[in-house]
Amino acid sequence: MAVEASGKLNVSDDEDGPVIFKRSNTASKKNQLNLEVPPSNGQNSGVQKGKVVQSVKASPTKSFVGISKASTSHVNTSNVKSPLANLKASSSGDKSRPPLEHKMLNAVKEEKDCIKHLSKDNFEDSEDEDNKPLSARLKMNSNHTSKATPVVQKTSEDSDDDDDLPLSARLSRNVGTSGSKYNDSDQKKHLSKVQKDGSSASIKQEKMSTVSVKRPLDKTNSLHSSAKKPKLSDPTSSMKSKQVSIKPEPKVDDDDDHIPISQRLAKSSASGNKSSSVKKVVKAVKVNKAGSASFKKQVKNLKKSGKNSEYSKSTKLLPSSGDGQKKWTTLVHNGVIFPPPYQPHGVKMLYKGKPVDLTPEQEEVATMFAVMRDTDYMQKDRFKDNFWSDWRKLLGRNHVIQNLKDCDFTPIYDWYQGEKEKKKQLSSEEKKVLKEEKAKQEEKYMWAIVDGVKEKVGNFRVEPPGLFRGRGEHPKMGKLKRRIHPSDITINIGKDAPIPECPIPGESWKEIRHDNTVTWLAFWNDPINPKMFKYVFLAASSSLKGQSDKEKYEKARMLKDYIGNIRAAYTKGFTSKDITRQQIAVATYLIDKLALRAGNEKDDDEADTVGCCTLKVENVTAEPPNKLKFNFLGKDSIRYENTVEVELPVYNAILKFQKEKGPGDDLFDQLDTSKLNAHLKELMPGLTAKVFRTFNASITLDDMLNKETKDGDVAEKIVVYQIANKQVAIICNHQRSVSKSHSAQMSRLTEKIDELQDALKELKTDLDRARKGKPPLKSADGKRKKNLTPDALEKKINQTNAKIEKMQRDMKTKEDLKTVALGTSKINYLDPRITVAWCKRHEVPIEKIFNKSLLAKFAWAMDVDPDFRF
DNA sequence: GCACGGACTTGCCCGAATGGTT
DNA sequence: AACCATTCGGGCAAGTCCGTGC
Repeated sequence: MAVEASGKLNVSDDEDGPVIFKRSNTASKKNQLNLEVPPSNGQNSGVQKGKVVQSVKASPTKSFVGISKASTSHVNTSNVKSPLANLKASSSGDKSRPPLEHKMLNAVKEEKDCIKHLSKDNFEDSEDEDNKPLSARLKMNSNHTSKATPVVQKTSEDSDDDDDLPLSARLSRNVGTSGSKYNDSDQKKHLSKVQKDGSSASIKQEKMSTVSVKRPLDKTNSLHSSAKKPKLSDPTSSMKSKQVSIKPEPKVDDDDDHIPISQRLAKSSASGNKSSSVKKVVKAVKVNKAGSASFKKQVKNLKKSGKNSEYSKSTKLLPSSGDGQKKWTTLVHNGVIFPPPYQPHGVKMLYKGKPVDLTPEQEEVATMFAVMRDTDYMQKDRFKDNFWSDWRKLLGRNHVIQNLKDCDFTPIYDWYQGEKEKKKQLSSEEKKVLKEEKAKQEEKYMWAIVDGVKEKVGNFRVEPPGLFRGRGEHPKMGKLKRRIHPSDITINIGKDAPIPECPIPGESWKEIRHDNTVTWLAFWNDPINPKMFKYVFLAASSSLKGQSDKEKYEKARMLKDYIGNIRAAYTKGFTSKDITRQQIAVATYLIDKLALRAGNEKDDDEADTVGCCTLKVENVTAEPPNKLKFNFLGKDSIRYENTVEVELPVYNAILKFQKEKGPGDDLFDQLDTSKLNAHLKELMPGLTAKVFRTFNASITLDDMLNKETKDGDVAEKIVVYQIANKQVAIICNHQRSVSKSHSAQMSRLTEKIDELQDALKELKTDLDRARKGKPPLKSADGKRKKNLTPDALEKKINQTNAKIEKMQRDMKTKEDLKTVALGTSKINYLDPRITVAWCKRHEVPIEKIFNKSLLAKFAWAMDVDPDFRF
């Protein structure tokens, strides 16, 4: 954590005032984020423009419990940075606050573009609507909403807002309404199927885990959401208000750029802007309840501040907005650290039973192979073949070793195991020393100074050589990933910054660049696939990353305003006579409904996996009357297996796309991701396929949290969160392999339950006897038991029962989650503001949900208004 | 409009650290 | 304190999507 503060921080909460951060030495550790004191970066002497401020990503860790009333008091997390930095000056000793590059999400601009687009589009009705772009028909549909609900009528309960919900969420809302085909139990059934199938032992090997329902099926008509009026004409909709707020001037947001967050929050909500997010974060503004006069003064001051001011902002452009916009102004860092050179061990492997002499280079590669003995890769011929072919190049044609089959790496393997064991046996003192030594060596590489702010670097360690471990059936698995040298590495750094010293004497960097349109600090070509690059980026906790994260979620939120129309549009496309259009419609439907990935084309030298656009005929099986069974390997060769009920037109369209094709042919032969995304961009500015995943994940969380959270204790609320989290993970097909010890753990639990049940029986017998005034029987081990009263025995029985029930619940949860990975969605798909706001509303300490690194990563979200909804 | 280079996000796994239990 | 399960966080592979140039 990039916090340089020797004291602990305390979040203090004035009665109804702002939350401010105070230093407190007595603050109990419990509610404090453990703020580390990073060793000062001795490299700062070359700081450009002189100012260095610690980027404090750590969120205030005071739980929201104490500040949840703070619907009016917003903790500006970014504020946190500066006060902290101010508490103790950073290494430069300068307490001033640097400009933080807070580009604004130019959603507004984009929306403006979109409006332009929509209005210039041709919306006239024609005989054949299929000839119109979906975007055009979209508008039309929304103006004739009844047309867009061909399948099932919406019930009166369906509110306009339904469009904002994921299909799955809307399902439950429809439960019990007439015409609802699927009910809650269906949903549960689907979910439980996941669990059941997931228990198959082959999961790990085959990645065959079955995720039955990514998004529980809902009534088909919910897709249409036809009742929803186009937001464009809805005066109360946020979109409308956003549009209204769009001014022709390019600097739409300037007015409140410098307004403290709390003020702007109030402002934005007053203006009907749904977004409580802050476009620009002003650091170190102590939010106080000062009157508007002083507030205005503050704003004025901020506005006055020029380019060099600590409040000045850098570019506001979105990364996606094209022509090389600036990501930073000054950038200082120390380059990358290399793995240590190879230390030959001299242990001789055997060839045809005889020891073989190897050069250090040959031995190094042999060792890489030897130590992989216990992995699944050793069962794969491709791995061994690739290894052999690369190793043989090192050995040379005339080497005594002529084939891999006769190689015995056991001596090296044993040596390695011994080394591992030695390391394990080190005393904790010794381990600590080693760790500190390593940290000391790495310290200088851990930080970069971006526009005067000290930020953590993500992956400053150059990847060591090794054997390539591709996932799934990767054609290149086992190939030698050669060592990377300074001459492979391009460094990106500020023009005025000192060029990092090359850490390997006598060698030098490949190239030095000063490109401030990109965020990488260094890159090298991937030795396995030289067309690809390996980048060194800033850590997730950095402002740069935080900013784009926020933009991602803002874009997904924007989709909420468009989703109704988009669904109406693709529904129309299902029956289009234009095959491309029809395929686009069906693909968009699948991406929306099932949260599928886009599915880019892949090279032959990659594992054979697919996404939506690259689905093969064989990946989808039609099951009459209207079910589709999906079965394919997706990203990371994780199997996606799901049978879903779809709208009949979709079902028929799929049948049509499959007609006269072989199993390996493309289902969507007219489609690729660029066409699909180009189309999506017509519907909403910046819209791409992956936005649907973010949208669906976040809206599901938001909806489930808000529906399911009941009054109760914190533990119960956390369970609600975990259930929602799990639901999202299932939707996104985030899987994990079953832990090796899973079955052992389960049987241990079963054993314990059995023991408890035996004890229960005994207690019941004793109770019977006690009621009859008889003493208890001797226990199984022959010991005499205390003579308890019936009341005491009853109490014990109840306790035991409760214990058994809890253990059974735990077991079930464990089994349920054994193949579900919750982390991925938390890190990548769930808008943290949903979580933070929910925590504030329900007095759940945020630390119960976000760990230290998530708190740092989501620092930008911590000040969200408790009323925030996705 | 397409191929390709390039930049960035997403995703699973595994070893280390942490935390709970006996 | 030893043991075991869980969580954390790094590692790096594998995606998405953009821009460019032909």
